[in-house]
Amino acid sequence: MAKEITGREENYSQWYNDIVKKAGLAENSAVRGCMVIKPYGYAIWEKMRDQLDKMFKETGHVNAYFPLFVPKSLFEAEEKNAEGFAKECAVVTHYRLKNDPDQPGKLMIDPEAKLEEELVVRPTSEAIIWNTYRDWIQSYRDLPILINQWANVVRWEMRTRPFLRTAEFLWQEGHTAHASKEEAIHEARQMHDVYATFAEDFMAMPVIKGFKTESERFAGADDTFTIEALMQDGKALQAGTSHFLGQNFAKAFDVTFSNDKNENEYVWATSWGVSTRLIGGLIMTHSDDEGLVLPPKLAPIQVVIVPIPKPDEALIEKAQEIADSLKALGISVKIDTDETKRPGFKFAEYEMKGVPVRLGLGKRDLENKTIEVARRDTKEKMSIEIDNIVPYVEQLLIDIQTNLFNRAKNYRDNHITQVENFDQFKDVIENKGGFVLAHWDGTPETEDKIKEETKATIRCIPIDAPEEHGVCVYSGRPSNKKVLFAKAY
RNA sequence: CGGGGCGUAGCGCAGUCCGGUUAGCGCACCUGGUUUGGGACCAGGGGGUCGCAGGUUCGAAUCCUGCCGCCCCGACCA
Repeated sequence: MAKEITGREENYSQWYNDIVKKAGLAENSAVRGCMVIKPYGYAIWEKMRDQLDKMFKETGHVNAYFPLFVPKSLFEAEEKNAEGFAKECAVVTHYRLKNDPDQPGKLMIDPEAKLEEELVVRPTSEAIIWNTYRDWIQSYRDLPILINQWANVVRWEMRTRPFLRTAEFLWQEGHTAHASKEEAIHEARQMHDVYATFAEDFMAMPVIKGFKTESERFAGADDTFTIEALMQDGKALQAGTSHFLGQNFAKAFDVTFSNDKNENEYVWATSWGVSTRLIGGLIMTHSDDEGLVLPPKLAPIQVVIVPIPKPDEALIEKAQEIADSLKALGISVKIDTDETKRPGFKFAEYEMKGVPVRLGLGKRDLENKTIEVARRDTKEKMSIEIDNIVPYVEQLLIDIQTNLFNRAKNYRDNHITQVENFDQFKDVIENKGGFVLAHWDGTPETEDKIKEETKATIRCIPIDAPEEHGVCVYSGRPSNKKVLFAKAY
């Protein structure tokens, strides 16, 4: 029994915090709103990062690194972008401290060391990057530029939650430059697809692909593509966005190129990002009241072998043999050789940490030539012939990955509700939760009103939303497609 | 920034209203022993400027004043 995790029914928010803490993913730090990502949590991020990085490279991108600081004058160049982020910027104003003459042992900001120009700690890097691209781009032959960076950014949010919203977070941001609008849109959509594939195939987290409405769009974008996932409490999570930036940044930073007719044109841009927020999504998609549940493809430890009742030479030897065979197939295995903890404790511990497969190997097993297999997703246990264990586990990991996706997708699909009027709308948002598909008249005013009255926002206009004539659930005005609403993180 | 709550051992808390021996409990930790197929048990032990600074008092974790920090709920947001 997981005696330390708050149940989801009892307090979902507390459940989430308990998992983050008890599974050893992260903890609060001395800095308001900033978390310490612990080794196990960071290992998950590394798995995500490695896979995404591979996918970016397969689509022709390269990595680079730009500065953490953005001079205020550059930051404010693209007005909408600046305005959108202004309220949450950390700003560096001085570059030196000195001893405080009034308080021995204390430091104070040295007023002599005020910066000529304040530096904004990047909340996103379009400004510094496009200021750089101006110097890199002269001709259409310099295009496209397909760069990604792995970085930290800072957004001084008022309320923070581990992984879901922290003042500093880790992410990747792709920033591409193109000679044509079509090519830039194609790029933005391609990365949108990459994110969806990553979410579904690796995180086993089903997502809905769509466009953001104007009011939900990235500040400075002409179009924002999003992937939206559904969490177990019925709230939506924006899991990744890809933006078509038009020529907004090229105009703000005067980035032009000569086309093949020797005419000067502004460069077309995209940017796209996913962050450590994905870990929050991963937790809330699969985990249960016993702890974290990880999809095998992202689990730092895929298989743990627990010697029962405690490690001895014969058990370790057999465990090592199995581990070696599994490792040869690219499966990550840990043998728990800790002699100070009993098996029951270890079982609970690995369940808490979401290890997909646990093998219990005891003396009785050695005699019977069997081994106990426990899968984390269903909590089933079975006894398997030890000679067949390697192919069995190999297949089981695939099955668990599939099962997690199907389970999440079932839940998600059962929580997409089509409604025809506002009473239904409110009822579903209030009582059932999840996504609501409803007609919308296309105006920001209606969007605002609905948000005010229900807390639900338009998560996206689904990319595959069929044309169907109807009337807006709120205003009664005509609409030609249904859009996706939900309360969101 | 509004509304609530809280700072006492690494963690979680009691004690504070109504001041008074040596500040206590659970978990964790250390030592020894017995255990061991789902979070073992017994015995012993170590660990505290009671958030900080003043004040009242013979005496302050407890009362007063000021400050600092954190958490939760809202507005803002990936």
